[in-house]
Amino acid sequence: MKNYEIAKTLYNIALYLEMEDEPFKPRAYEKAARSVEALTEDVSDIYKRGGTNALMDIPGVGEAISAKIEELILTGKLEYYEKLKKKIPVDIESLTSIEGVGPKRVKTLYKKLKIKTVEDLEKVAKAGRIRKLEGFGEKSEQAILKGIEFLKRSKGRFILGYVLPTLREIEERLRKLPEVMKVNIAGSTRRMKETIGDADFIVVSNKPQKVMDFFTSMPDVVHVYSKGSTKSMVKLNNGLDADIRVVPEKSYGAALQYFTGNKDHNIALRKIAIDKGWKLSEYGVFDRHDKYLFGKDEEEVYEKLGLKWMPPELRENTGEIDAAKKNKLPKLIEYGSLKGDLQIQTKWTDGTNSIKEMGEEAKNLGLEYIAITDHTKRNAFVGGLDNKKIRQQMKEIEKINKIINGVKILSGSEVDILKNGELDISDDVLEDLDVVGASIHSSFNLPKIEQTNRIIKAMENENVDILFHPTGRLIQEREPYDVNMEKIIQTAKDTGTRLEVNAFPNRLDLKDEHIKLAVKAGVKLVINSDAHNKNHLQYLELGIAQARRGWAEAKDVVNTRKLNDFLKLLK
DNA sequence: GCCGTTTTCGGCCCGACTGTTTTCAGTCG
Repeated sequence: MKNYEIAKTLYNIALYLEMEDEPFKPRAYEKAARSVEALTEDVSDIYKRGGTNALMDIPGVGEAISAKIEELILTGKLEYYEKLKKKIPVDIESLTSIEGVGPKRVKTLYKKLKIKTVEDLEKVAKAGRIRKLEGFGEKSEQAILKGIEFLKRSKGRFILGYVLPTLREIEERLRKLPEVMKVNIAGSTRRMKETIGDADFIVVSNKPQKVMDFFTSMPDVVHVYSKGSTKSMVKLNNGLDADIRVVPEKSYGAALQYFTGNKDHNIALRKIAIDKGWKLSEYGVFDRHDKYLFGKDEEEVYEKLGLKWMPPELRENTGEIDAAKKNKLPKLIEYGSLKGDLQIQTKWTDGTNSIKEMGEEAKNLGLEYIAITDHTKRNAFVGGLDNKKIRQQMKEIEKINKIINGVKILSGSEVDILKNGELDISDDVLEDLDVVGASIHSSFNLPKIEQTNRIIKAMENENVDILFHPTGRLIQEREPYDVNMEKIIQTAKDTGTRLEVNAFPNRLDLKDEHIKLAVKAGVKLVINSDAHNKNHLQYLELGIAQARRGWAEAKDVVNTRKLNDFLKLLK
């Protein structure tokens, strides 16, 4: 049993307990689920190594939950969970993923209207039967329908950061096959788009059939749609569809180019080929007599067409072809070039690791500095820090800096922007912090002008260094706040406030197109992981990817600077 | 059901917002 399956079960138990109005327990199960989800080691390996005692070392897992995990690992089932499900047999996970629908409403909907699935709910809502329920009304009914629509729209696409590790693992497995000479992930994965629809692997091999056999019989494959001599399509156990193509070596570059896309970029490229009297396909570039000209290397394909090769992140047909023609492509910020991470949560609020643990992990990853930015008091839900606690934490950080080498820990805060644009921490405290990020956690639905002015007011506070997750969007979960981004960017320019590129897989906020606007305006960016766990620090890569998709260069991103240069910048 | 810089038992889970209601339940962060 995989970690995410165990975590899912624990999350669902929390939802069921919430339904029953159980106090405290839901939080406990949620916390355990989060910990399990964040582990890099397989829970079943931990169990094999040290039994339930070892399981109890997982934060938030005690006697009762460790026994439940044990049962899950040993039997693949959990009696306790089955009993809960029997009582209210609904697709609780899908139903509660509809915005505005929580466990209590799921219970009411089941009891009154026998609703078990999202489909049931949609039917009943469309028939106008929700509004008649006690506690619901016309607006709730509309909100539910809107929520279902949103859910459907995002269906079928996967958040890149969550599936990338699996895809890379498959790529590595293919690379290790003796029959495989070359392999690359193509498609939107290669372009590092925030969500992907499916995965494409491009392979060069002299024994394609063997590669097909291997690919279609991998343990992660749950369904084989088709299996041919050079092309196969499967469904993976994470729900993602994956295709593989074996191409001749002389077509590898052209195939990689073709399958990387995007579509519009490819069309533009083919037009260029046609203008030269050629034809571009996934097999190469051909002359008017269908004679193969070239196509072995991707770089060659671009250059023979009169274009500089460009990183896949740029290939969206949004000006990159013109820039490549004129040799004016941006020198994109490089992967691995960040020296610091300026948004990190710890055990002091909703993170799961200590300040020191986060520091050590950052050092392992080659970072020179991090800022600890726990939540502030308005976010009481996560135990947000008040003025006094922040001062305490500053002292603690000072102490840790004395015993930790090779990485500098800065004191910071993710200070909450109140509804009126004021901050929930006093200026004299903010002044003493190294790094202050401000962000919104409430009143997401203010009218555009009000929301924009609220954020602008916070940015105008001279202690605020960074605007954290500027639009508040959660990919596939929540729309961004209604803000005037041009005004926010202008204010960033005027006040010298940096805009964050939050690298968390389902945030990526700012997103690529806004990054492009900000870069153009000369606004400085910061790429942060928003880590709530030491394993999250690796998400920085996704933030860099998003910045690259927004044409950002190293000079646009302040945390590419070495510690001393960065500190000077803050003063 | 978990956990211990204040504790091995008793805290933890507060506050805003929305939509439904005339005082509150459900959801969300």
